[in-house]
Amino acid sequence: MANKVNSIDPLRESELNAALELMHFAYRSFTAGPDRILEGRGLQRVHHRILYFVGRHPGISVNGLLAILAVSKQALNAPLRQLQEMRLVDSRSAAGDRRVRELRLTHEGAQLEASLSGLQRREMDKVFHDAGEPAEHLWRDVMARIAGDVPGLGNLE
Amino acid sequence: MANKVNSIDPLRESELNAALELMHFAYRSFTAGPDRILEGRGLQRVHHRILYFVGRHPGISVNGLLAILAVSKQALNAPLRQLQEMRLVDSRSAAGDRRVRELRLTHEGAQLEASLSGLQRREMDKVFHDAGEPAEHLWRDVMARIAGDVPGLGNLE
DNA sequence: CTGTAAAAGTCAAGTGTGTTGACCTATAAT
DNA sequence: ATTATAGGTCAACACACTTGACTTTTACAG
Repeated sequence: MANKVNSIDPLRESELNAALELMHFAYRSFTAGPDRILEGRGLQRVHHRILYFVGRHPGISVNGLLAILAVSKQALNAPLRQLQEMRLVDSRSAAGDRRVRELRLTHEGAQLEASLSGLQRREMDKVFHDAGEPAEHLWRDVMARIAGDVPGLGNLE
Repeated sequence: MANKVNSIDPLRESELNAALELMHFAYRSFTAGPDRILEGRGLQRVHHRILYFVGRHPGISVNGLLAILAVSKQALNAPLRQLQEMRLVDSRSAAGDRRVRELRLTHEGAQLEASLSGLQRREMDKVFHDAGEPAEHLWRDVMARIAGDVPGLGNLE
């Protein structure tokens, strides 16, 4: 009487389990490259996330960044300050409202960001090239469905 | 003279950036469900990973689990002990070599594992159903290429 | 002008998840 | 008997987070 609702085809379950594992291992492999570069600079994963989103949204406010990253203000504070001290991120008051800081990558920050995300872009480019154009398109579709509605993610297609 | 090697088509770069973000947000959304269930039991992400891999590989040794999870023995120790104390994981000496422990889920452990991974399987099942059969197949292909060679991942197709 | 609210920054304490190093027991293999 | 392997545990530490409390600066509405 235990299994009544969960009567899923065991073959289908194996296929879905493979999908769960792919999610886990692909993500792990995906972040391994940048992590090695960051380590050499004494930086961590947070710093890459900050650099990436500031790079993609120049002039973003601290609150805007907070919303995308979905972390607390205090969690962002220390690493963001560190990036500013290292002259990788620039912060200045907005013209219209001087309470909000507009965040931008410095030239050096943009270079580091390019080397971090560049690794990932080249890897994805190679994978998509090897897998073929339909694979790229459908992969994106599936991933967008998994991600669901995310604030800060440009709702593609 | 700075940009010489990295002369990538900016349009292509945007597409690849979208892929990087999808990786980030899809993974986040993917783990959010189980995390809520775990929280109710006072457990965390590690515990799900352990339950999952022990469930998929009944009788696995501690070293085998260590290799799949790619963490230190000490990092595994505490949460694994906790799962044993909660009677979710069973550990007994192997017949052939009494040094190695064979890990298995208890009935209750299997139930919890099913509720955690079941959430993810149902989500993936729905996404694949909505995206279509070719999407599922090609998604798997792309993810396997990203993951690369992983010890413990059944080299599918 | 004044009170309230919003944006940002900071300190403190606590938690979870990982690391290395050191050390122990039990068992197996030579 | 010695050495290697599988496992378990303690201590110290690092990092990424959390919540709570508080401050400063600026904007805005009465």
